[in-house]
Amino acid sequence: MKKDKTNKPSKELPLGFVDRQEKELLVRDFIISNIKEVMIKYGFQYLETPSFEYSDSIGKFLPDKDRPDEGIFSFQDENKWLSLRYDLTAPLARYIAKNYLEIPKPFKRYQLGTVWRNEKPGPGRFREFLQFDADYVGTKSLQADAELCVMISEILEKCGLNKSEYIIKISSRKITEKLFNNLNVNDTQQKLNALRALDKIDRLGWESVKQLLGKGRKDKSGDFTKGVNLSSENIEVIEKELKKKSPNSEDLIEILKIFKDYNFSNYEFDPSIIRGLEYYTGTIFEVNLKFDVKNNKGQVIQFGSIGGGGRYDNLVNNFGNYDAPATGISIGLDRLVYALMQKKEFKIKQSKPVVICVFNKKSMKEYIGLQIILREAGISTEIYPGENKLKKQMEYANKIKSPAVILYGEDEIKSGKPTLRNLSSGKEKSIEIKELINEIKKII
RNA sequence: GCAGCAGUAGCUCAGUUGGUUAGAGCACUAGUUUGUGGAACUAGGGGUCGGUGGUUCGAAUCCACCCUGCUGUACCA
Repeated sequence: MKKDKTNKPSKELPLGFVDRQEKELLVRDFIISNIKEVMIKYGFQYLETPSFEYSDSIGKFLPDKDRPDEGIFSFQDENKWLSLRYDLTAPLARYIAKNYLEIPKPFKRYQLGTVWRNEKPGPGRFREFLQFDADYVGTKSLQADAELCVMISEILEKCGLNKSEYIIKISSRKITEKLFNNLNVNDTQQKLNALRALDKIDRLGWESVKQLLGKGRKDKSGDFTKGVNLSSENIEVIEKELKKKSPNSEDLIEILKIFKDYNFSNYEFDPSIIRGLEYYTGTIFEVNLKFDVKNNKGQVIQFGSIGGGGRYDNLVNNFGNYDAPATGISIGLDRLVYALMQKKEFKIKQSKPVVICVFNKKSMKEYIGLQIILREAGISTEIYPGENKLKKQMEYANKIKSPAVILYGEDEIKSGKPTLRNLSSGKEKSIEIKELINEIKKII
């Protein structure tokens, strides 16, 4: 099969990149078609921006100075740095800033696009993946924030999830902001680290997070993570505040009221959700799946959220003088596909071709004639690509999961009655060409 | 990045205290059936045992470093 390995190109993929096969892509297409349907219903415009942007458009202008250029794929082109986009929000901010005068205000757009991140891949997390974004730009109305949650929930349910299988968690940055002010935690770095620690409550639980807020924590593998060094009194106050079951911040009270008007209840106020982004200014939400996700060895893995978002009122402003408050949501589609494929048996209809077997090249005209008739009737059909013996042709048809095979040899051609073999039952029938379409439709 | 575990055929794995030409199942190829797939039987191809260096008469097996994968953790715009 393979002999000389020297100087052969590598068949391996770069770290964090994967081939995606039909089974997965069909589920993805199914999700995408649901997304588009809902987006049209909600009145969002479809937008596409390029994969590459100037690095400073998506990097340096971010207010998140904590990570300047790390984690993105970049290269230099004629003295300018270009980067592959790492999300769809930064390019949107750039787009708004560039086209501000022409676009309607507020501007509602959705986008589907591949994004790239130069970081360590994890279960269901790759360095190249498809993201879905929907954003409202140019409005401070909390109706927008609320509607995004309702909308994403509608998408998930269209995809086959029921209310017990997912939850939208919602909170506001204003809660933690106020909390830290009251506690006199003003050091930006300390605040940021504290937020990051709090973001892990879901995964690690309160005890571990309290360790992180205090002196630090050792994980299961024995690795030690440095703590934030808050006093135990402050940690108690934080825990008490973030365990509250109902919000006391005005923006959330309003949003919850809107939820009620929408008759939307599959959410949960959870002051412990943080979302890593430094650019969020108000509402934050997260989409979580409530069932176990397993890897290919059957182990339950820490899957985390499949997406989230929130209000970022200052991002567009970074590009110039336009004041464009915004709110948006992002979903990692490949992660959703990964989870969904385990949860539901997706019976996605993809009709495999009926195979017309080749007995003799001289009869090609007859085979093609049949093929045209069937294809015109909308039946996926192919003439066996090659001239192998019938056995090979049958094996091929079986392998590609073809529903049926048509045998149209010399005898059949003479009598004008091809033989139709049903590949799941193994039964054969000799039928008139005009009956062929109906018979095949019965099988498919 | 840090930590733990792992890497033997396309896949899943076995390989005893270092010892001849490294094995199995599935998959693949050919045949039993030159007009019949999914079952069975027969035969066959395919491995520098993740890589490099070292210890040794001898390494898949021991040591070092590196690479890759998994899991946790960190970061995640």
